[in-house]
Amino acid sequence: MPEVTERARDLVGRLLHGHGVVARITEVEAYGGIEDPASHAFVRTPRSEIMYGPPWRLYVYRIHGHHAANVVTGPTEQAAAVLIRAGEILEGIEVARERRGPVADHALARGPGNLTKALGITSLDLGTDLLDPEPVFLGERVDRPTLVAGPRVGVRRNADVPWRFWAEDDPTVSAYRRHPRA
DNA sequence: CACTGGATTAGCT
DNA sequence: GCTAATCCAGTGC
Repeated sequence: MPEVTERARDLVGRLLHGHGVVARITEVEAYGGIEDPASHAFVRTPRSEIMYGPPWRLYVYRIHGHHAANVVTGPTEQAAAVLIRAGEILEGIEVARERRGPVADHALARGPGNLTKALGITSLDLGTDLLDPEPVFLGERVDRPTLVAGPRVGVRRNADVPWRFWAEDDPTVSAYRRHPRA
């Protein structure tokens, strides 16, 4: 297993701060950069350039009108990253509710697009150093849940690689959907 | 410049 | 389970 899967597993149970809201990360996916056809960094382009740089920086991309947040994990030139797919809101829940509109609390940050919306993360946060106390940064570990692994959601290539990791029986984890053409 | 295809989501059957 | 909305990065000409 590549190092990025270890980084991914380590992120579950840690805090992610986003513009006044704090979430406990409950679901992530590992992307293996230059070795992983499912990764945006499989091809080096202006968009994926950030992932070739130093670790612990934020990679934000837009998809279907939503934002998705990733932690660049390194090593440099490997272009590995971890997609943050879901979390449980622990602080700033009123702000999160306002950003998300009428949904159940356990669904406020369920799914990558919903999580960035609840945490106010946009392309403006691209490149943020996640170890500094900026508007977006990684906090401490608050628990060590039992982890479950499975295939990544919605990817067409490498669709069977089990690099999605989530906290067992956690209601904030998103549903699995296989790519229609995988 | 035109075309393709998503690391998605909500809403409907 | 299925589909539309949606919009931009990447690609090729």
